[in-house]
Amino acid sequence: MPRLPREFFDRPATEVAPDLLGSILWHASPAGLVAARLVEVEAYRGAIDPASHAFRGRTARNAVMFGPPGHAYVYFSYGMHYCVNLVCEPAGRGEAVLIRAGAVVAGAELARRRRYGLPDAVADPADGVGTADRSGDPGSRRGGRVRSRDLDLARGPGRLCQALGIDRSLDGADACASRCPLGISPPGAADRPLDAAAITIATGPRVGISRAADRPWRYWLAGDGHVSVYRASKPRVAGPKPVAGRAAEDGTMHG
DNA sequence: TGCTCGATTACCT
DNA sequence: GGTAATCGAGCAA
Repeated sequence: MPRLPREFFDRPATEVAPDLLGSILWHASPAGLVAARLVEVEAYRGAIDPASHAFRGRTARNAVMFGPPGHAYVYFSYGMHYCVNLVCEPAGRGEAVLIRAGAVVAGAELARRRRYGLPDAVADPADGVGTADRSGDPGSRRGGRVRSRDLDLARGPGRLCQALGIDRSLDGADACASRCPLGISPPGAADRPLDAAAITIATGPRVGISRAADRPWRYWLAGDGHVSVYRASKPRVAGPKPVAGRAAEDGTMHG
């Protein structure tokens, strides 16, 4: 698989982000390969972006963000999820693009096992492989919506990392290095060729942040069902609730 | 040393 | 449409 060159990432995150849409992020783990075509990303711009993890300077957690471009910055969120970024700009800038959602284009079965723990994930390899998968009901929880569950495989940053098997052990992985198990390839490398003229890139405010929420640094493929749902930052409810004057609650938009 | 809250998700009403 | 789950980074004291 060809990889995007390091120079691709040696630009402002706001330039890299839209160009990443349609490219293929993949992880070749011992368990197998899972690849996703990126449909939604967000740019975070380091020292000039209050919403960025790098805004307050370099720490042990975000050190990778201040390293060379093309490396993966993986962080642990809400005590249970991982999110993956790709570092942009030359070392020292702290810019990165958060990968928010993708469409699984290879290794879907492994991705399903990671996300939903299908029966064949725990079945003894000794007995027939495949039968459990075939007979198992992937959508049993709510009455069998298999199609929507496949749409959910990598919809959202935490889900995408789970589907691809990305965790902190990949923090700092060099996606541009030929032997790295984590890689990113240009559009059409694994999927069908992408007609650049046929895609429409939409932009809007980033999801779930409270600071710099006005900057339209979220990019997604318009109309793609694999894009996550927009949610504004949860307003802080501290003590007595405000008596009057509700803040504007615009920003309701859906991908 | 303790506390708050988050670049989230799944499940409930 | 609301909220529990869950933990560590960052900040206050």
